Amino acid sequence: MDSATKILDIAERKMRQTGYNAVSYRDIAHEIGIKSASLHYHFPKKEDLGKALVQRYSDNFSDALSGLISNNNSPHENIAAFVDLYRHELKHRKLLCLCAVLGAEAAGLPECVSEQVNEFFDRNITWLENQYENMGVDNPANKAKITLSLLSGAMTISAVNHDNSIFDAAVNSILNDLR
Amino acid sequence: MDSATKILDIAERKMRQTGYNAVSYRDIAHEIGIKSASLHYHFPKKEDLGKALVQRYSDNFSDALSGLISNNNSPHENIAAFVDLYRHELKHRKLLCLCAVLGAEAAGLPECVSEQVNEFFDRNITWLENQYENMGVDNPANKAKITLSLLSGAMTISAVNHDNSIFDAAVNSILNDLR
DNA sequence: TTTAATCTATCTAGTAGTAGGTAGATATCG
DNA sequence: CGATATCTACCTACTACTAGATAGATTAAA
Repeated sequence: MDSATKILDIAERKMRQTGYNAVSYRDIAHEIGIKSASLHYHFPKKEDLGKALVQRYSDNFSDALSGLISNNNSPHENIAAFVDLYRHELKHRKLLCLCAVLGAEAAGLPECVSEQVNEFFDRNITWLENQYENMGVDNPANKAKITLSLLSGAMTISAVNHDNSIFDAAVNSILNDLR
Repeated sequence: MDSATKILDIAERKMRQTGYNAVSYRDIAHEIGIKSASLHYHFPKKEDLGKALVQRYSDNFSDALSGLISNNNSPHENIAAFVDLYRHELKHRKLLCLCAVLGAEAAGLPECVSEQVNEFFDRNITWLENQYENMGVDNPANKAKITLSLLSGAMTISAVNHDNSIFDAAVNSILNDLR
């Protein structure tokens, strides 16, 4: 695997655990086994790394969402699969959504990073809105905002409190509401 | 106002904007007009400050919740007032919930701080659970977890995206659900 | 094909600045 | 006097970031 990818992988995992400011070039470099100066060859400034990180995360997520749609399943199934994307990361990797973490620090982030976080949420809301619209619920935009907020908030609180029941309650609420 | 209170006030505002790691003793001291070394007289280690901060925040919140109950209003009105506590801070002070922010960084926080964050959420859930129980909804514990998650998540996303409609959607969902 | 030039990715060694934290002197006040 | 609160002055460790060297791979020209 090339270094840029390794750097992004490690930075992503760390930032999803502790946030933007708690992650240093030194820590990342040490984990790879190179010097921190070498990281600057790939990402000159930390905000370059941050931006690339959120961009990759956001694009991967968009691809996954496009993939879901292309299966020609029902909106109901699509939303269930959407929820599963978040659930899998939390349960099997114990990782929060990168943008949920960075979002909490937003006012202290370089602008080029917080912009990307903003866009991530926009994309998610738009995708959800389409699903709800296809289901014929009224005010699909509202519904989309609520679903994403609930998922994101539950993930965070569930992690701090080491209590899966909080996330499960959120997931069940979203899924039950579809019927 | 005594220095300890000034320190806590400034630290709280800053951490609610940018998180734990982005806030430094130096910045706080500079804003007060004293030297950073003097902060260590009041809070020897940063984790002492962090712990005291969350403790005070949590206690103030608990007091507010007890105050709500003592008005002998309906559970419906109590929950509406609960939501208003969050709404007021976001709309008028543009500040997130301290614990929503710190919760996102939890894995990188000193343990004595994350423990306090955990307790804050527990207290909130317990209080909400009591209200829902008094309303006679079934599975009030579940309902409490969902309400808090939704509020917390919506607050965060709404702030990053500079879009009040996200928070409003969450609030309306919580309030409409009470009827 | 050999030679020269360029590119890639790393290194060593360093910068200035900031982090949290400490020791001990000093001022203020009941 | 004694307690409280602040100061000066400092420390060590770490921060992001830079300059310049180097080894190896790739490309282009003679």
